[in-house]
Amino acid sequence: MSADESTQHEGVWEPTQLEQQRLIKLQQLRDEGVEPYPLRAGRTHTTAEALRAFAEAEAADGEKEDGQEIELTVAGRLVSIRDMGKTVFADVEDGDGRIQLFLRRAEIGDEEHRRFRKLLDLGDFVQASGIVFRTRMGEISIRVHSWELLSKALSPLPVAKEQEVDGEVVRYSAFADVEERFRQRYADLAVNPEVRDIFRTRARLVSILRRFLDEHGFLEVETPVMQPIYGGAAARPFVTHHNQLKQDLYLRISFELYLKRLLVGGLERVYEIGRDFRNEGVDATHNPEFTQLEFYAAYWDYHDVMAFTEKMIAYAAEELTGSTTISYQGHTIDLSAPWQRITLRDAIRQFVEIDYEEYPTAEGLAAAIREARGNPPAGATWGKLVDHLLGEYVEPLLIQPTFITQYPRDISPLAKRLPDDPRHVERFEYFIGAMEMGNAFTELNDPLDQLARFEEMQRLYQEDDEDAHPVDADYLQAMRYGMPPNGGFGTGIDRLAMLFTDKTSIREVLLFPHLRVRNST
RNA sequence: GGGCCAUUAGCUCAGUGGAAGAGCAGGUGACUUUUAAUCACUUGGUCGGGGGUUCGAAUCCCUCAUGGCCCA
Repeated sequence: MSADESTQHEGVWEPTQLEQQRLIKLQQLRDEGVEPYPLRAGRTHTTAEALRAFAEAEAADGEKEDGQEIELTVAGRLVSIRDMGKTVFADVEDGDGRIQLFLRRAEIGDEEHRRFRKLLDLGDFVQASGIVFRTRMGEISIRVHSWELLSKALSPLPVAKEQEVDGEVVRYSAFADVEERFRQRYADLAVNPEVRDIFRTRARLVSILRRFLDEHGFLEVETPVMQPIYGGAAARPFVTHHNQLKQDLYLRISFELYLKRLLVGGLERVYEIGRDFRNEGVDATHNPEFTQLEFYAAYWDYHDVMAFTEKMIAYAAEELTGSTTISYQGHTIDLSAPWQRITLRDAIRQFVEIDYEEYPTAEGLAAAIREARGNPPAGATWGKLVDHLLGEYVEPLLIQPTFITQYPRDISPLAKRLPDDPRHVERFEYFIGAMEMGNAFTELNDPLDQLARFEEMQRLYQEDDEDAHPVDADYLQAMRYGMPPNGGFGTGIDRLAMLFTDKTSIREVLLFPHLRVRNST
């Protein structure tokens, strides 16, 4: 490497001592005519297929010593090398699992034997051809007669050593630094197999939900991520700008207003699975971008949505785990329908011993909270105080799946009022494992009432720009054409993924969670 | 936004005012089927950055950065 080339790496890569050693090996491989990054591989079997093929052949051959020989080629990452001298044992891992390679000097030749021992490192991708057999220790392995380097790893992976003891995998020095795991998720995935399983589970969850909705007559749609007016939730948006149109655009905070426009257009059941963006704090259950599932069904009310929700989540559990009973943070949670239903007012009366109906003003309710429990958030509206009581004192107790129903109108501008109680709307949120999982209403379809609510919200949040709801005139136009009565639903895919993978941090179920940019000073 | 805690070798960590360490990984060698292989020798450090106290700081103080947990 010339001096000029090395200066080009400045700030990008300054090889550590370990990396320099690997660079030397790389050069040596090239000097010996070995291409460290060949164009093509020649895998015939995954490791799992190799093990299965051998087990089947063994069963077919019975006790015969000279059964049929299975010749194959596997490929994967070198994750363990045990060098015994004339014999080398090495484990290769691929997407399916791992298998042991057995390399003897007498069988692969002096040169290849030396090359394997001296020029390969943990983390390199290799392929190996040979015959499957069982070692003296009883492990199904490949008696290698030839091997090839597929990709030289220049940086050492943060190695996690492991050992199987009585069927349990015991890990040693696993790559555990939370920040580094997320900053270098590729390394995390490479060395921590259970992390790969989290994302397989997440992908299956999404696929199962999609199938469930498809099978119930829902049409999957895609609506704008960049919106001229944001809405459908109380949250601050991210703002971007279209240069040519000289127009500010908002990244959506929900899909709601677009999906309901589709009901006006005659699409009776629609759903969308996609990314929402909220310009708010980052913590264990909040990431600035997160995945949401929303659906809307014409002629349903929130009772229909509740029945559908408990059926859908129980189905997802059954399909994912084979059971509607799951374990989350030490709790056994039964997701089978029907779930408990309790009104918000009753829940707060029961768990906080405050009947918020007795305190119709923000000042009065705040005083009652102060007397019963402690400090409520300063300057909160009445609706926000009710929300505070729910989040603070009720939510932590809702381990088993629970529908909390009938929310104050103040904090629900898109839901229909209860027929006999204009202060409350037909809305529910559902909770599992002490997490708020989703939100649903009998959707407001009266365009004049909707306009009044928008204006009411603007008055309520006049002094609080952060949660201001802009009036969406086009949405109101859509409603004026006539919107069928409908029930709508939104749920956080990330939180469902947390539930089904037994994680308490949203970052564990996001491949690349939001992290602060690291300051390199 | 506040409180507490953390940041030491590639990884996991010990070291709490007096000579920077261990295991694994890496290097050299030994070893005829091992499996955290083993054995011998060995390389590797801006102790997160900056400032201060002190004869002397990884250690005490201030500050900044990043992260974790809790609270708002």
